[in-house]
Amino acid sequence: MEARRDVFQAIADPTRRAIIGMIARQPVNVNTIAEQFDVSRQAISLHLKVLSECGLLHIKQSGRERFCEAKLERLNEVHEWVAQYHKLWTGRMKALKDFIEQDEIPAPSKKNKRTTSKK
Amino acid sequence: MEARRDVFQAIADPTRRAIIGMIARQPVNVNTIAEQFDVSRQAISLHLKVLSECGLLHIKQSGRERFCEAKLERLNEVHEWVAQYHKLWTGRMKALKDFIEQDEIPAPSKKNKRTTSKK
DNA sequence: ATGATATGCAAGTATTTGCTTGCAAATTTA
DNA sequence: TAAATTTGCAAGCAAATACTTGCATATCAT
Repeated sequence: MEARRDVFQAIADPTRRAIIGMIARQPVNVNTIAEQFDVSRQAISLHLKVLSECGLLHIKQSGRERFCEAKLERLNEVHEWVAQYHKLWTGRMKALKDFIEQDEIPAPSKKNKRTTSKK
Repeated sequence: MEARRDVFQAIADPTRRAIIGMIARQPVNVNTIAEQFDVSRQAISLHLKVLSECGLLHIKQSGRERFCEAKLERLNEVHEWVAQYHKLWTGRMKALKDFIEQDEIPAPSKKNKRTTSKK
């Protein structure tokens, strides 16, 4: 039973990320997508289902074909999650973080490390 | 056998994302992390192992304790992957994308749809 | 109509996950 | 030194994944 089905889970699979890359700019039909990979058409179909279920893609039926259109806005959840940390590992925030973790005053005086350093 | 072990895979699990949130600003030892969750300490230990194996966290031994320190820079891979699409779903790029997909000239003249529109 | 094309659904399988419980090892503390 | 604390490792398990192959169903082109 498909339990979790969120965007993070969806993009965890490299094949699914590749699929998103394929349809990011314009809709592509199922078979065309499947032809790009070594796995069976069915396998791709399942990946499309996962992407579809978490809203990352939309399917537009056109006759007997189905065009998969990317819904990139859904990546916003990931974007925001990463962005909150991005501030921490870049720029001033990173300097502050390093300063705190270093647990040492970076003053131009002599070193004053704590005695916690093990062997 | 642990096959894939990349950052995308690592952050796919909500518990692991929560762990990252806990240690993002300062290192925390294993038991303290485990106490925050309903699962067993072992389960958390496994999550920490996954995070560690993909470089998202670093363990600093301190006596019998182990402090987990987040290595947020590793999220850069995710950040960049999402960023490339971020441009597409926001701002001018999005307008361009929509324009292309719409397959129609948005001129103030009369509609001029192609004949491809299926029923 | 017929055959070819584009897909979905179902069943079956091998792997991978996420957890648990039990036990061992290293480190502190009393 | 003995008891308590902090973890890791190993074995076992159920559920979720990622794939396959086979078959059924629309649609399109002849």
